Amino acid sequence: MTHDVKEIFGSGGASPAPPAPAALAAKVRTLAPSMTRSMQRVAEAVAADPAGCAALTVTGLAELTGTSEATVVRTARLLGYPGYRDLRLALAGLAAQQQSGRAPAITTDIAVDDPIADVVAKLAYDEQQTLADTAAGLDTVQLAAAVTALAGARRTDVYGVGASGLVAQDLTQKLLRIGLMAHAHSDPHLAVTNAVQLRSGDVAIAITHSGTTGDVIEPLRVAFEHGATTVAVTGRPDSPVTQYADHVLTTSTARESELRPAAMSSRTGQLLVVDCLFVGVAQRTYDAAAPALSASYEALAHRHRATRKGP
Amino acid sequence: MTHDVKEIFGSGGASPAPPAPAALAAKVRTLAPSMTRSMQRVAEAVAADPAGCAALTVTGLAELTGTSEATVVRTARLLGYPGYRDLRLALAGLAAQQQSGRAPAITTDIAVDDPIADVVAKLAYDEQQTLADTAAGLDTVQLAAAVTALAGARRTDVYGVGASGLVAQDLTQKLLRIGLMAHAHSDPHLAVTNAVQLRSGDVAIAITHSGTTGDVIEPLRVAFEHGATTVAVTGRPDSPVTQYADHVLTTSTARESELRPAAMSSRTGQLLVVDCLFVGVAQRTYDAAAPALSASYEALAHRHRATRKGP
DNA sequence: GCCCGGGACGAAAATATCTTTCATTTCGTG
DNA sequence: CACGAAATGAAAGATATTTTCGTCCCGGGC
Repeated sequence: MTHDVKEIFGSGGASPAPPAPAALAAKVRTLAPSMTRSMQRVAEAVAADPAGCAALTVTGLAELTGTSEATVVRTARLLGYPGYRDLRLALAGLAAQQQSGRAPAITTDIAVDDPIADVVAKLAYDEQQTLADTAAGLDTVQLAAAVTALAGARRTDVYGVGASGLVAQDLTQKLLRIGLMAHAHSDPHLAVTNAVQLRSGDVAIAITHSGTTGDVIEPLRVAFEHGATTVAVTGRPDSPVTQYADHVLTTSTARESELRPAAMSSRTGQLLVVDCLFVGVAQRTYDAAAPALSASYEALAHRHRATRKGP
Repeated sequence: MTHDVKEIFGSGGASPAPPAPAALAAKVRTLAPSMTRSMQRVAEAVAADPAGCAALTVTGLAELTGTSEATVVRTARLLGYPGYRDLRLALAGLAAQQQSGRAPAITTDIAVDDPIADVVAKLAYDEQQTLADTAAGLDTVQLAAAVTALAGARRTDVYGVGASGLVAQDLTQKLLRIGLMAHAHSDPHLAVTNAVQLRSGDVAIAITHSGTTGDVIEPLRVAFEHGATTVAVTGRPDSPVTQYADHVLTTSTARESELRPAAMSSRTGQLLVVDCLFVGVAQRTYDAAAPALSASYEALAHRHRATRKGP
């Protein structure tokens, strides 16, 4: 299977993704790193005060951010809207949602001297936010396509290193439980070696938050070139890894701080995606999956002691 | 120019009434009687399908209702907005609110025939719930004690098998990053073998949702009996594992269903606890942790490709 | 029955707003 | 230090919105 040259702008097809309603804040955070300085200023202003910005015209927002109309429009496009007009509409929607109780609550970063109770609250809140954002920003078409590919795969390889390696293993464990042939690779050499074996009908999944981890991109590229269906789970939909991905599943990340770097918090969103993949596949292959799930549960029963404490 | 349509009702002032956010439907009903035929058609269309109308331009809405642009604008004015543009913004807000209001319908279990979008929503919701419950139920005194023990530990062993094994590894990875001597064990034999080495001042952490996993209880018991400080992260605060735990950290679990067994969903709460432990320790050992975090980040930099996708 | 005033209504001009184009500037690179 | 590519903004071009103004319709008085 050949793949045509990707267009310079548009980052992998602009139109198929419909604009987001409440996923805007997430989208801003997701795409901000790939934005130019001026665009970031615009995106920032928009994320900081949706209601205020919704009241502004292109010119107004351009002046507020010290940029030009063209830049504002460009930012709107990057965020997935046809133009500023539509971004503005989405902004109004977001403002209304925030108004009606679904407050985004501007939590502060975790500080060194925060009491432990605050740490718990902030972490829980951040992770909830990540889940909500990831869910809102997930492209269900891509997800469905990935599920279909998985459900019919001869075998599935999952690549991930570091924290993402654990996510890869989580996915693998789950898929194995419902009878799929899945394997997680964290050794780059072995991963590439195995990727060569893949062919059409097989699936390769790369998990990397930054989308730039060479150790993960390489096996995915090999799998891609050997005709396997490739999936990328990444926080950066325009990162290198997506070059070799038939389907891109985007995760969202919470604000990062010194005590909680992005590489660590990305896990939450990735796991949600993994769960979605798993449940999706389990649905499609229900007749086979249900008994397999029960069987693996039964097999573990004897490893557990009586429920009650004490002798 | 001297008198506009607006004077029909009291409110003699110019425009003291700010546009309505969600009160739009009510306003339409209130003002409908005082409207002309064409205006009523416009108002009706707007009230019937806010989302649809928000997507239309003046001309579009005029055509849809079989009227003219001027009439549409007049209707917008009558409803209290400066012009159609603002009505449209309010419409978008209303649509967004209605959209989000429909959300709580996801309280049911995941069914085999749920569309993929519902699966995403339900999973995200469940996991958010788990986070909230876990955070609410976490005993901060126990947590603080565990953190203190970790921060001063000579070495730390973490036990977990299956899905919990990944959580154990996650914790280990994090602790290693800030300079602690931590090791995750998923092999029960090796775990026990190593547990024998522990003594007072060391920490052993067992992670098991059911609290009945013998392979994890056993090493914790050995560690406990050798004088190590022991911590249990479990969903069952009265389960056997807590017998040998100095500190018990309780996680909450979402409703389980056939497609989403407890053993799989417990992960979310466990990871929150793990993050809390990590951040807590990082706070206590900040002077050592901060440089260590930066260092591990730098060390990985060369493993990443250039951020931009391009060829 | 016919004429007249007053408001409803829409066509089109006028204006505001958004989008595109293109020349300039900026920045990284060899 | 020059080169080229990307970023940026000014202004032209395209749309959308608002205003203007004339027509049409309705009901009442002569």
